[in-house]
Amino acid sequence: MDRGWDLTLDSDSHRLFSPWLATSTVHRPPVGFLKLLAHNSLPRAADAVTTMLSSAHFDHPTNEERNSVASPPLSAGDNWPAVEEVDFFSADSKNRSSQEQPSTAATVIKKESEACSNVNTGLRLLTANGGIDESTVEDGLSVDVDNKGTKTELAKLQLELQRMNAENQRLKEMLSQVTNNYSTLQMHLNAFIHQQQNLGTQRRQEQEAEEGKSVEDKLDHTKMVPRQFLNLAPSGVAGIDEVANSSSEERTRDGSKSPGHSIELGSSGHRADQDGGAMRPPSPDSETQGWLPNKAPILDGPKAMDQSAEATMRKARVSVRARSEAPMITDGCQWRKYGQKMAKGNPCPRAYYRCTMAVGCPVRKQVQRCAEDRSILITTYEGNHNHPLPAAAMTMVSTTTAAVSMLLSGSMSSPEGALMNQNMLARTMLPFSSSMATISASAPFPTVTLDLTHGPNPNLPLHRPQSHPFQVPAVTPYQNFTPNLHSQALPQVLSQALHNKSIFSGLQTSEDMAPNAQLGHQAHPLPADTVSATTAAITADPNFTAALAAAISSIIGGSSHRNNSDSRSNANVPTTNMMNGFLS
DNA sequence: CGTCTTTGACCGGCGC
DNA sequence: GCGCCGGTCAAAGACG
Repeated sequence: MDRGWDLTLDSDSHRLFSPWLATSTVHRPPVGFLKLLAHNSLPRAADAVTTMLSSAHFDHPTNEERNSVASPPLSAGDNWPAVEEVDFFSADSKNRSSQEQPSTAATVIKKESEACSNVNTGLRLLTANGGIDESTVEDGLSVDVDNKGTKTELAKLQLELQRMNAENQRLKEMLSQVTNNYSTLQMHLNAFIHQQQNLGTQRRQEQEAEEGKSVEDKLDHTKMVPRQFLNLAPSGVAGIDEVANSSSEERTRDGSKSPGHSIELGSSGHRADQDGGAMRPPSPDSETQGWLPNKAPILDGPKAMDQSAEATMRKARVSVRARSEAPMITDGCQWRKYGQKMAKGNPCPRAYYRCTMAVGCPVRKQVQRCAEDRSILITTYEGNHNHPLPAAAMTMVSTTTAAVSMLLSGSMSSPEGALMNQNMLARTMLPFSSSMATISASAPFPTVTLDLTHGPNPNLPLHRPQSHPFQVPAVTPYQNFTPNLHSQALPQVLSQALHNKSIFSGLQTSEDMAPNAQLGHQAHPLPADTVSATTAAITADPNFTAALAAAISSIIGGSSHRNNSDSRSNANVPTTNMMNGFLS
């Protein structure tokens, strides 16, 4: 769907910017196009957009033109771009006929989502930043008034202006509605996909159990049952490397680089170093399976693709930007420094830590001060813990699980799919501010960045009264399209956790902890206002954000190992297990 | 003496 | 092939 076009409306000059049409001034919106959108006629709307964008100036339309929905006035201009050039509507949507009968519910939802997305895009083009506001129209009208200069004409134009304002209002409402529908459909699609994946996984595990696993396997399998509820990665990546993860780490911790000394490694046959081993060339005798970028995975096609996706997700990172004078933020885990380097472009050294809470825990983190603002500490987590997380880090698991599942679910076999899901995460789990939470899908590994350096900015409406203070963010995706609501979402996330689990019992303190963050030690549900104020305060606390990041990191990494029926290894404690242990 | 930090060396990926 | 860079290793030193 993304054709690479970049089209924006400048709110000051009412100019349309695009790579191929840089400076065409839009003096008035094409009424026909608005009507087309009102009728949700996508192919016609695409043509109307073509009309609009290829006309440097929109002439005052006649009534016939305004009412002509079926045939946009495509007068032959010299500089017409080809329709294909401006057709940002997907071919799939454009060719869709009303008689088309999608074969599955998922197809229906997906197509509707795409259609809504297209309409949404078109509407936003026109309505965002005053694209069809009154001043825009007046700009266009003034020319005509000067030319004709009759009072009658002026009256007509004023009438028309009023009509257009009303139409504009109606379209804005439509935009809101379409946006809502789009978001809802996308959520439904995601839920549907997840449901299918979970069903498939469950069936597979049942099959394996029936095929006669060892008693040990079966015992572990039963432990995995509750885990299904929180499956985070696509089912296609199930059961491939949980064992390998632990064994590879044990291998390195033992100081023995020779593979195969571990039974798990030999039997699983996967070489999957979490600490970068996946990116290293194979040792001659350890290249049994396909984590290696320079070798084709020795796997079946679809599974190989899933493994590739998982290899990426394994390295998914969570980065936290927070203001702290302390050299390292306290996140509840124990770390040992194993290196320090000067990174290019930053006068501050980057420190490397690994988790020492459990033997062989593969989690690492990098700590570095921001070059631009040295009061900002950037902590980047990588990997997944093989041990229960402290409560401080685990408190957010329940609220982040659903959102991160979006990041990891869906068609991860394609980069587009991954990107889509990451965007979903950005819009659902982390919608509080585009400046506070970003998801980078850039190579080589996706990174979730929590930028909490802004703190409880009084300019941000963090304390706005909320009608649903404990709403789970994943069910309020529309906030993405209402920027003034973004700042509410983070308190909602945290409020949910507060409300459910009295989460701050395990929150650690340090010398740089915000004093008001101690409010969190209440064990009873807090009033909404108090929660908002508290959560606003603690989000600025680097300790909490670090714990949050650790939790997310754990989810992202741990999700890679879900559904593995071979649970002989105790590594990579499932998220659910951790929750059972720490959130009870 | 054990644990942790420091720091130079080493390794692999990547771009030229 | 070479150099740069990020990441890791491991010996040496510091500390309790």
